[in-house]
Amino acid sequence: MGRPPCCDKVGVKKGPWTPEEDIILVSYIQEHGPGNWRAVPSNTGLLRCSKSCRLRWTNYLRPGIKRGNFTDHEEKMIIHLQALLGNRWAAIASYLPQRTDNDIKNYWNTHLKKKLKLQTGTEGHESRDDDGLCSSASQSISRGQWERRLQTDIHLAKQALCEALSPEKPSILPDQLNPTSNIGFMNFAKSESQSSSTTTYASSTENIAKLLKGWVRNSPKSASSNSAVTQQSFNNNNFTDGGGTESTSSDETPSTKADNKNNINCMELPEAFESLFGLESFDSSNSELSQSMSPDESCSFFQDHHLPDCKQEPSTAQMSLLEKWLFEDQQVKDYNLISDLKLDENTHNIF
DNA sequence: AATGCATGCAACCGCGCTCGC
DNA sequence: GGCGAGCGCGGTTGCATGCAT
Repeated sequence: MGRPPCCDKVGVKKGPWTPEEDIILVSYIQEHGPGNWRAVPSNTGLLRCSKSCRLRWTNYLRPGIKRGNFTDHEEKMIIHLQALLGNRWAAIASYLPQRTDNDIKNYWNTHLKKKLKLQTGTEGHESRDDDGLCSSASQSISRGQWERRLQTDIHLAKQALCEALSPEKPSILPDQLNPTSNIGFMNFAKSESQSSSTTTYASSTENIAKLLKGWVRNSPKSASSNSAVTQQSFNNNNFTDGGGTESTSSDETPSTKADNKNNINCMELPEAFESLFGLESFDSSNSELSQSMSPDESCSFFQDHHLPDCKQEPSTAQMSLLEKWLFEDQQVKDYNLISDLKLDENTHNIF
């Protein structure tokens, strides 16, 4: 026989994660690093399957995730990367290291699909949505037209990337695209929350951070005692917040989904991961994270996020890909579609 | 104010690939 | 080489929330 049996399906808990479960999982990963997911439920006592633990970590708990609204540039990148790569969300996410594939997928399905539908009508992009890049047999547009559109898309994507990477553009936060910079998704969430819709993602993560902070400060016993306690502190802190008067973001209002879901308290921000991950601040860069991890850990950490080459310094790898893509464009002009596709194949090798 | 509908997100499910025995 | 478990990914679903009536 091969490996020991997977986690039992019997008695496996499903549904939303509780703050207590999050704490247990994060604490465990802090200690052991991500990976070996099969051992996580048994070692932590979590009544979750390994898959669920991995998903929770990669999509929600891991540091460096930027939550909240997608910027225009991210949006453009997603649109054009989707045009290039199809529904390979993990591959697309590798260009947006602060976003999870699930996040991007959700955003695509909920926002961009509709947006593109409105902009382009029901054909074109839409058929690509469902079938990916190459299965366009049923498309009404000719291949030539399609290629021309793709060229335009690529050009626009590169333009967007150029703008995004340009340091002179004050409107673009450097850490929105530069994985080497401070992640600062808390700050991002704050700034983003000023725009129209709320950022329940950010809210959730922030609050988990807060909860974790409380967890670290208090004994695990007290923190995990019961949900009534967390609810109590949640309420208390919301009152002290003055009903969201100066709460750092609009998403800290008690009405947000995640808050309700997780009953997470609103203790002050965010050194939770600081203590958990040994970081100076949770806004610290990925490199700091790497420092706090062993090389293997950080490698697996970034491997976990589908970066093309974990042997490289991950952020460097990311930037070099983008830069390469951009810089080549300056030499190879727009007509050179094939080289772009080749570059994509070479650099990603994801399929 | 109450109800129903639409939306968005977190999580689950199933499949395919990889790896260990 | 075959078998089975682990892992990763994409698709889908369930549910909470927001909005319109």
